[in-house]
Amino acid sequence: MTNPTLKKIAETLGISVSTVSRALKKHPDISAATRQKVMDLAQTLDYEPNASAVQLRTRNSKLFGILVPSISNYFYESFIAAIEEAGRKNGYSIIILQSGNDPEIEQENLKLFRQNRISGLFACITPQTKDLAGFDKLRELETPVIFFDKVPAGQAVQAVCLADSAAGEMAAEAILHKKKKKVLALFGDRQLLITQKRMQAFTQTLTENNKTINLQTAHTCSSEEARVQTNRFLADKTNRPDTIFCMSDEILIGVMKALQENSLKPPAAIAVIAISNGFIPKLFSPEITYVETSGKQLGELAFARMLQCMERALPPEEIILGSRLVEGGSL
Amino acid sequence: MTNPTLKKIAETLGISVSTVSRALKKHPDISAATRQKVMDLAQTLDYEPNASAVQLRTRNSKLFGILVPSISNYFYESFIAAIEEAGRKNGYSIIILQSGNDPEIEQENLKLFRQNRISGLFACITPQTKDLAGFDKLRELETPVIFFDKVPAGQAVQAVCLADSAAGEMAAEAILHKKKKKVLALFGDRQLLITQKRMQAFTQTLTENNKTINLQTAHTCSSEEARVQTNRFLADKTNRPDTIFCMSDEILIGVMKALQENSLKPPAAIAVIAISNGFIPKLFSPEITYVETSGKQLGELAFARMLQCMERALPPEEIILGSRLVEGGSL
DNA sequence: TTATGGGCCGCAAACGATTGCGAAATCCTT
DNA sequence: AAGGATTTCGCAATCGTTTGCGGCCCATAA
Repeated sequence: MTNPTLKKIAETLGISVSTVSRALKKHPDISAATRQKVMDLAQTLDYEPNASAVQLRTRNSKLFGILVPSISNYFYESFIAAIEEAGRKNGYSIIILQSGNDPEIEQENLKLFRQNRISGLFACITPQTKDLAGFDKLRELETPVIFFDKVPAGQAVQAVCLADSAAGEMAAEAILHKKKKKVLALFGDRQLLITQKRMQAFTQTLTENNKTINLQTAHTCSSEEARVQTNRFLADKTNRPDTIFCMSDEILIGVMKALQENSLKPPAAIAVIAISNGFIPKLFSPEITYVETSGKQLGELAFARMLQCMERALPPEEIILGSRLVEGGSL
Repeated sequence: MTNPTLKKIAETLGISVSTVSRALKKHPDISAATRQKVMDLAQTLDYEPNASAVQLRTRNSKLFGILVPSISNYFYESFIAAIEEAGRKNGYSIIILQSGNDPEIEQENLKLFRQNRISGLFACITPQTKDLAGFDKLRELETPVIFFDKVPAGQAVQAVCLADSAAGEMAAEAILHKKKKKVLALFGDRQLLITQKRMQAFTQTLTENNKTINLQTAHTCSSEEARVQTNRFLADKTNRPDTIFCMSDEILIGVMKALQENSLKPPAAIAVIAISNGFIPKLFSPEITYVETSGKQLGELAFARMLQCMERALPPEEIILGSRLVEGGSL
């Protein structure tokens, strides 16, 4: 069996293809009687237009591309889920490709996107991405590119990202508000812009406003490392922290494991606060207090921006998504 | 700017479109000189074939569809990631649509898949999906449909799923081995085949081999429900369980929250065992003992099966992915 | 010289849908 | 009744690519 086509409908009804096409989209030229006949037959044949033929003719693929390092990540997932949902409501389908943080695969993927003539791209670049030529090529073809999360530094592009500085600041303020004294702050890879921003804002806010605070910091690149570091700091009886700040979910995971190993339950035994998108913090009881960085919201923001860009060319702009404090009870 | 086409290349080179087409795919009819000229120009113009035109002509979209309830789920993520990776290596792109467990949206999505003339579909149905007509329609059009994870019960379809019975059995055996006496077993939606299988195997293995075991069961459809139920059972001082079995990650999350609320730490205070893909169990200390169900492996299996189905029609078969016990220390 | 046969390339149809334009049929107007 | 307006529909081109078939040219063989 093969898919029904306009021609098939036209032939069995003894009318022309163009009439069928117009009838199906309720063109006023077509009489109600003919339209009804056509729509009935289309219904019983389960006719679905061939998207390729439509795209070829209309030059509109109704397809969005999403490029992420990896799908297996709660943050990207929720971003993708938001785009998919908004897209579906607007008649768009989503093609997702993952780069695995490999610039070469990234290039391959960009080619695939171009082959599919996507109407727009949401892209999160790899840390090694220096050359934006592949992206520029898309933009030349009037395909809007919205960068998100990890965006090229110092380039005139459309971008939506999280309020890294504001989030760090907000977490520090929450700690100050609770009058904590000994703070252990754990950060990720110091190479990443996101780390630098969060750390700078956090430490500055914390120490500037209160000279009596004792702040210790460490960098960890994995959950396991965070666990080990936490254990190390907890073992120091003389200067044991009363609060731990986690820059990311990854770190939070390690910290929580260490706390469980030491049978320390927040908030009584020790306070915990993180920057997170909210999934991990809600796995514990009490739930961990966190400054929200919502993949879902970022997705919605990116999608709205995309629609705007498709209407008319917009000047390059980096939009920052504000964050908020979600009180969980661990602080 | 618009994308370069075969015609554009042909015109600037003063040759015909067909020659260009053949040159680009190294057809032996074309001389080396011409081929080189064409490929050079294609290179500098950054020519990428229009996938729609190709698919229209060849009737092969090189597109796979994935239908899942939600992308935001560690299990589906890893499944999707596996498919995407294997797909890319074979020249396929992936369209992902989520049903949100809503049969209506599921139908909508199937239409979108048909419009895009996908070459194959990986589908995880909603619990309420009774009518497979939408899927059958695809199969009539010679589009293989591989069901995974949640598959329609008692239908002659291609399916890959987790060793549900074996996993349930394995968990029960682990519990028996530890000589536990009072077991609380929490299962998901009883409509689902996956629930039925796991429950059947689990309860049978547990009670058949040991008459002295006290087994209580409950069905919960969300983490929150699992948390509430667990609290209820824990409150019963006279018949308090010494072991909790969680059929899924979703349930495990709720259970762990309840245990934390009651300050019960495994394995001393209470034992816990789950069926999981491994992410959630590793968040706790001690790590939760679980019977592994790997989304990645299932994805690889499904993909291999898809390739087979595309070569030649295969008789309906349900392929089962084996599982193994991962000792975490909570049992 | 005349077949024969490659080598190399172009013509044209086809895939399925959209759409400007024109034409036939019907209706209204005066 | 005749001209014009309206309704309703079909023709044909087009999007970009693929591919069967046939044609031209030159070389080799008889």
